[in-house]
Amino acid sequence: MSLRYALLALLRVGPLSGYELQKLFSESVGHVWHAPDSQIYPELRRMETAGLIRGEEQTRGERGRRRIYHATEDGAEAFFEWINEPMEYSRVRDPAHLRAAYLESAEPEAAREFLADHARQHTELLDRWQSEIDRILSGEHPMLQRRLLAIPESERERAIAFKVFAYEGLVERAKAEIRWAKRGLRLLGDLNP
Amino acid sequence: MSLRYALLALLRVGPLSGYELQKLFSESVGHVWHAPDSQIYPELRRMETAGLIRGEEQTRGERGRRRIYHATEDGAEAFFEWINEPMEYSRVRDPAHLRAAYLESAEPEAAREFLADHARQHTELLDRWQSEIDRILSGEHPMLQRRLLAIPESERERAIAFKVFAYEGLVERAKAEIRWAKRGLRLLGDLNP
DNA sequence: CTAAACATGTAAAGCGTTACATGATTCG
DNA sequence: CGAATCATGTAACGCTTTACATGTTTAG
Repeated sequence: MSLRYALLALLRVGPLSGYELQKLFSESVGHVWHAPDSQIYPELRRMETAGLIRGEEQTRGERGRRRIYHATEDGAEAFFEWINEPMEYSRVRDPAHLRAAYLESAEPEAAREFLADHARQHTELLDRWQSEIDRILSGEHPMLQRRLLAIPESERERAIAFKVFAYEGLVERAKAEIRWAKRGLRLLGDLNP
Repeated sequence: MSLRYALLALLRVGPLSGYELQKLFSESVGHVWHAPDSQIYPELRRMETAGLIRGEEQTRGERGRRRIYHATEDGAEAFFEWINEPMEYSRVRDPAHLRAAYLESAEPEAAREFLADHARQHTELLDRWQSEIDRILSGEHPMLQRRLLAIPESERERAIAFKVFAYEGLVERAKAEIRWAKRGLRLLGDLNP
């Protein structure tokens, strides 16, 4: 259900075609909630059926067509309901730490690979999120820029502060994962001399 | 697919009935990978069909029955393949941080609730994981005790060190989430005087 | 003219969630 | 004899992944 609200979050700022939405998605909310286009297009159709958005068919050239979506009143309302309602936390289900719990049974080389890979993965994520923060602070973030134009100037600083705060949480978590994986590599070295 | 290997991890230590498995599951691997019994029983059947485990029907009293499962050679092999193979990391999909990214649009009271709840959730997880570490170190952990009896003494210290290490990663992550949520609460206070 | 970008989907399979469903045995 | 524990599932629904599928337009 989160995809729906992630899409509404973009659409509330202004109308977009499915394609534009999908592009903007992957370089904004997509850093927090991945979705491939094969999931976005059908979801847009379902949202339209549900009355949250409305799409208008446009022609492009001779035979080309595209659908421009905008959020309806119901859609805006649904977004605010979602953002204000208490979160439902799902149960723990963590593949990496499940593996880690049985690392003693792995071959040392495989264990080393696992931990090095874990550090690598989270370093990549860290870089992505860190550069999002940089783009937000430098005013280069395309989606945020559009959003800021839609709200009164007095609220802009607040909006920026919250965005940065959200990404900082991810950055801190990634750092914790990297520290942990590196400590694991040292542990491995100590236990397999 | 992880559930399958979590179950094999328990079964490789010795035979267990579905019920025993489910109980031990919830107080060991279940801290890292949640699964309800309605998922465990059918999965055991599928694993049996796949030849990874074998079940023997027992009677209990007059009409009672239960099925005792043990891992087959194929099952043990599948477990080792899994633990030694490179992890596939799934794409980011983080409901809490998605919400956080749009917290500026929430009512201040709802934002405060969200962050307080986030801290609460992760404090609960932290306590669970921390007490798992305590149980591992004090030798009270039932599943680990069984496992330790199945391996040579020389490897026991190593097995304990890895188990603790796995849970420490979760503990550190939970601490990072709590710090973040609390910083968010301070931020909220500053922005909504 | 050809590659890149624009544009939009369908289908099948797997995994997980939630709710429902039922009964036996043992302990106090 | 009643409650707790033992014991095992089914059914329906929804989300995600992956693979497949197809065509148009524009810029160089």
